[in-house]
Amino acid sequence: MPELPDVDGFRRYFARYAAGHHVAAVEVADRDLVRNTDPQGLARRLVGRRFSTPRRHGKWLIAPTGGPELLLHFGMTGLLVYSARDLEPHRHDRVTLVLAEGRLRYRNMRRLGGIWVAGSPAEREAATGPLGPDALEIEANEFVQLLERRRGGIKSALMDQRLVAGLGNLLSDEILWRARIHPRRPVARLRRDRLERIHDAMRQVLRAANRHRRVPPIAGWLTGARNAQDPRCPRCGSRLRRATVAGRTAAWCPRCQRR
DNA sequence: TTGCATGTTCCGGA
DNA sequence: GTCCGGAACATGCA
Repeated sequence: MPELPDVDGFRRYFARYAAGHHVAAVEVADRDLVRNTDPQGLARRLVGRRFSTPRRHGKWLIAPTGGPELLLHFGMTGLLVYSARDLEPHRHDRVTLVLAEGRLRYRNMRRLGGIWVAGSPAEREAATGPLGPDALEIEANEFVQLLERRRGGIKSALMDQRLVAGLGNLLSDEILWRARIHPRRPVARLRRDRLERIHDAMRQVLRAANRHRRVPPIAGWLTGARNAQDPRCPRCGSRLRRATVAGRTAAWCPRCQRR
């Protein structure tokens, strides 16, 4: 699931159910998903703490407590599930935050991603690795400046979390489709006005996707067309192309997005 | 059984 | 130093 809009949904979900609440206990069903400490260490650092307002940077959810921060990454299949009562856990519930009023579960089928605790910005950066500015926050000028130094293809640049944080495979394709730029287009051959157009498309796509808490697979979106039996461009009706670009399956319209 | 899936990381090579 | 592709990680589904 998770790209930026999904994680932003989790941020709001966390804010609703966990912010302002004290941690009574932490239950770890899969200790491998607690990445930089063990279950005892996680409990020792969190129990008794109270979560304040969470924030998001790229695909990371950061939950401060006044003491250490809890860092969550959702990989490709992670999500949060709250329940007021102690229901039977789902088989993919890896870590449960037991709050005084209910339980917030970190569920993750494929076990990519995980949970970290950080007591300082240095510890946080050790977990997240270098991250560029958040894709929803970055202004056009800075976006253009970052890309102007970049070689290689545009799709690979958009997906690089060190450059801009938050974009994954579906979002990158959606943005490039909306901006009418071929995913393999070398960044060096994109003029400033084209980069600005990509930035604009990025903002529009992210704002709309955030309202859906996902990249919506609906009419008028590439994501709503790319997995059809006979995938067609929602704008011009051309047959969509599929190929591996920057290590992932890209979808684009050969008519709207010329090389 | 095989290929593919919205994540990141690491390695080798250009 | 940059960038890319491929493999690895892990699990389930078509």
